[in-house]
Amino acid sequence: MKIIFAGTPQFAASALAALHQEHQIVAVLTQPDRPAGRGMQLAVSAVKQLALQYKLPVSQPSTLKNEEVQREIAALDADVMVVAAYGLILPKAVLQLPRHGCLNIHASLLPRWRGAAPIQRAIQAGDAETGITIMQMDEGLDTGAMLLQHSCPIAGNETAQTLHDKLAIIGASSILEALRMLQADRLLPVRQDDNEACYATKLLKSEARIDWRQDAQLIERTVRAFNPFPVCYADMNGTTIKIWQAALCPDLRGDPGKVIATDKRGITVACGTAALRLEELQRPGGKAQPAAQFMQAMPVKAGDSFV
RNA sequence: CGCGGGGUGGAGCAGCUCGGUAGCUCGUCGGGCUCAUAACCCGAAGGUCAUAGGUUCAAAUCCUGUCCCCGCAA
Repeated sequence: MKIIFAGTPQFAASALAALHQEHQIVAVLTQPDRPAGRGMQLAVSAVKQLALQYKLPVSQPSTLKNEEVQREIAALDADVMVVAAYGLILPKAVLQLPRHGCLNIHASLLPRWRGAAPIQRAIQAGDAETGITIMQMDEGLDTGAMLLQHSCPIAGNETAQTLHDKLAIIGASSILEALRMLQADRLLPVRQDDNEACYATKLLKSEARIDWRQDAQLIERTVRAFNPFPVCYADMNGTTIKIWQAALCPDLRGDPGKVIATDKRGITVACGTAALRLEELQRPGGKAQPAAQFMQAMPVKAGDSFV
């Protein structure tokens, strides 16, 4: 089929790679290059990099709302548009352009976790499983009819990175499966039950600061949900320390933020309920490292406090 | 040219301000001690101080270029 692909980060690039094997990609839409990162270098999206590698035509409009862009898309005469973590709103006029409309690859089991950060929010909430939903896009935020779902268990040590990688693979195979069914006219749209819906709001930097008064289990899940971005952190002696990995110590307690004990396995810190053993940490200018090595560079002892 | 920190035995760091013998913790290897240990004691190996120049009697240390890593901000 003739496909227009729209997406931006790595998650979308995985899907593009799969689609490229079986279908004709007539255009790739991705967000404009923006200054980002250290030195504010112009950054090229993961999707654009892959599209260039495949020598596919790339278009980077800053909006899809003007008619000129819409005419260009119409001229492609595509059968379907596949959207994955694109980051731009598709107006109704665009949703209707391709023969079969626009399909979205969403990283959750809709209607649960509509929105921007479904992978991270599922981990943070302690969900036992999540998955991929292929849906027919409509004007709402991830509200369209569901066409296909595949679930994926969330492991106890799952991070946003590991879950992202798993879902990217499932998402890629799912969209291929959905397109095959579309061609065979075997897709059955299922309406979402709005009463079951919840929203995965964007991750805020301010959420990454650890609130030691919270339940240790919630903090531990947040540490995993925010790894590798934006990464949970706390301050000690005026130094900001990132927490990359922590383990729950259900039987310990103390004043929230206070270090209960230190040993080679980690730094044990009291939380609102129970305690957390910090196992992988990073200080400014340094790399993330196991607690034992971290403490050689920055001595931490029982009685010290995190803020 | 967004701001800033850093590259020193296998790992993590100190030393640099004020040039002059390469230091600490851990690991490794050998030996000792112990019922036992992520324990302790004794000893040993292991470093072109990122890289290329410059200044100097003398550079890890001061100056300049290059490469690489990281924090903030976006």
